[in-house]
Amino acid sequence: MTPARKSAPAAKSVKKAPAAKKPAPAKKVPRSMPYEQGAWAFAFTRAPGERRYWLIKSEPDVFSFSDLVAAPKRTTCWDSVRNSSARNFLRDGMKRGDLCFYYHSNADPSAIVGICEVVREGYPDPTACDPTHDYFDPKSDPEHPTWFMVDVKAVRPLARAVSLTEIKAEPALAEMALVRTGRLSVVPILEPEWDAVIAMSEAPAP
DNA sequence: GCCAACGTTGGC
DNA sequence: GCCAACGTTGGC
Repeated sequence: MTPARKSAPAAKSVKKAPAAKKPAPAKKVPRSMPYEQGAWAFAFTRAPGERRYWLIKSEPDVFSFSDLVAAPKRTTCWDSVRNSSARNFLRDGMKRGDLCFYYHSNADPSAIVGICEVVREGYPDPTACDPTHDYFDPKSDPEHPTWFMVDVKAVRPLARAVSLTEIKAEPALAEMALVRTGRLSVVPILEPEWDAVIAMSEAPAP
């Protein structure tokens, strides 16, 4: 399947610090600095065998979590992302077996609604090379693709949706990338943040 | 390399 | 529909 878009275009070594350590707050880094050394560096490192966590956004009117559950093999390619930071996460950060929160943006309410799993790692997004596609990028060279995607498979819905309002009200989630950098369509999630959201979803709604 | 103009996301 | 918070573009 190829929905018009999953999320609108700008729409995803060895670490010494423990995995649970908070990243430094996002700050301006020189344009010349490779992204692996920038504010999102932590998202590209992992201990051997470590599972990492992510959040991917989709407008439910375009492609909802229910649509993913209903898709063949409960799986879809996460195409049409046209933001370079999100692309870096898709191309280099996400690994098979990583888990993602599925977030409904531009929704009522906007909320994390489900869990999916990365089942195929970053590969070129063919929609960028399709002149008939809404997110065709004439500057993307098929021999050296600019845009990448992963495949994700639905795991399960959350016991209940956890809204952005709730997330913003939870002190343990104050540093979540979703809150800090609101517009990115693919962002990393720290394990304590993951656990906190799961716990919220299993507790009564506020 | 600076930065003003412009485009986009997405909450509200 | 408004607009804050970005990212990108291109003139200089």
